[in-house]
Amino acid sequence: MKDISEKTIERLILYRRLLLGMQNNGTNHIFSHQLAVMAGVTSAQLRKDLTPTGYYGSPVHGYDIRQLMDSISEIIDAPQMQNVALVGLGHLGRAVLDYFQGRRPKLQIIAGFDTDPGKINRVIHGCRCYHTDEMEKVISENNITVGILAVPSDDAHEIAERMVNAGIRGLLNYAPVRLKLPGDVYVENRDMIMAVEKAAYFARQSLKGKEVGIHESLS
Amino acid sequence: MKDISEKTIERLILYRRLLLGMQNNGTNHIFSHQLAVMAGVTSAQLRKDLTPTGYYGSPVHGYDIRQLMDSISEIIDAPQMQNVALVGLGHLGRAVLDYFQGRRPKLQIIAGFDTDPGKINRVIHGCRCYHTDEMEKVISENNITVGILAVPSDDAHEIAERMVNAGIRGLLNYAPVRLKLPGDVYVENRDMIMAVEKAAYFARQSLKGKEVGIHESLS
DNA sequence: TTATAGCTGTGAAATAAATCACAACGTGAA
DNA sequence: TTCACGTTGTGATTTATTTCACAGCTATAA
Repeated sequence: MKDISEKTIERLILYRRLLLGMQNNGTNHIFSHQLAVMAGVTSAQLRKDLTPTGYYGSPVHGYDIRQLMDSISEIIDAPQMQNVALVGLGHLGRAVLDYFQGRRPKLQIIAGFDTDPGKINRVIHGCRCYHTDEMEKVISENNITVGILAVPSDDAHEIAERMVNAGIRGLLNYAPVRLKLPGDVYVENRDMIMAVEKAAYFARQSLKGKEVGIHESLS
Repeated sequence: MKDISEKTIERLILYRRLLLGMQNNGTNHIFSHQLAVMAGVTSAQLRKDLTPTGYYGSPVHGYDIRQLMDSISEIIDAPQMQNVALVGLGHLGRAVLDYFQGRRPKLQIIAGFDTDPGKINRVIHGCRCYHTDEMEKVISENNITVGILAVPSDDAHEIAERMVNAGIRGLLNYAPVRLKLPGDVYVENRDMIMAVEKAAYFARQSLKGKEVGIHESLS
């Protein structure tokens, strides 16, 4: 099977969440153009994205929401539970737990790590907290392949390498640092500083567009 | 001037940070291939990205780090200070303040908003906290055009609309919600649930690649 | 039964992004 | 001085992604 692009995967994740919302509203069927509007994409793109699921909609009723969700899940979700480790239990780590934990049935943060003694041995949102010294042991014993890095920049690289050595293959990195890791490890960077800078830049572009608009309307 | 793509802007932001690190190491000059390795891109791409800065490197010494940083800053930074508002002072909002505040001279989070009385009127990392009721007033009086949304999903849409009405033109949205806002407002989504799902998916792909590799080596 | 309407899935075309590859340059060695 | 080297900036090419546009389908109405 040809592999699916990152962008398509992101959108499939989004579609599934939107579908879940519709389902909770009591809706059973939906057309591509409706879901596309919710997702902010064109209906053609949505339909193309759905191709790899193999699910076929009806020209008359559109998509059966439950079936489509299941088909998307077959691609996105692992067959069995996937375990996740979270390193760094400061504000950011806690925020990740708050937002994520319990939201996906097949995906659970089962271990958290920190060096602060006050956090160790507690259980937060069902996530047991350990000292960072135990990281390798806990990750390999629990067959954890997904990691979230929420530590200060200075520690990020060392921790990341240890995570990968222990078996992590997909890493969500919140530290504003470019990790140098083996090529077969997937890294998703969520740089918090860059995000603000980017929003600021495009805020300015938006205002600039307005000025240009004025010039144009005068000409 | 033709406008610069989002991807190029992201990389320019990254280059500048890497250059800052080099400068702090006492380095004065750098070649495109060196910076490219640090950024994880090809040297050709780096040089293309630099085109809109108008800065020319020397075939002999490469780039003067300070000059290149300044040239990038001319694009990325506003001429004057840009003010930022942060709504939601829970764990995530606090994390944003911890990571961001003080990192960029031209960009400052000057106002935070929450409904929790315990947080109001405090000053965190130089950011004064107000009740959300005062949001419109504070945003427009301080000419704030950049916003960060760190509130629970249920509140996200209402707050976002109010921010935009008050003058926000670039919005960094951490809530796992697709905002429906006027087309001239730039929205950067940093969906925390999707990020974990994506890392989990590609962790699995990485392992799958390994299996395929075994088959291949056997054939 | 037959026609109609309004979808879907998907090749073909268009657009965007990354990579290639090479002329031009300036320094240091001979 | 002249040559060779290693780098830059960029047009040309390739690859990836999005959009277009239309054949084919099925429930409904006449």
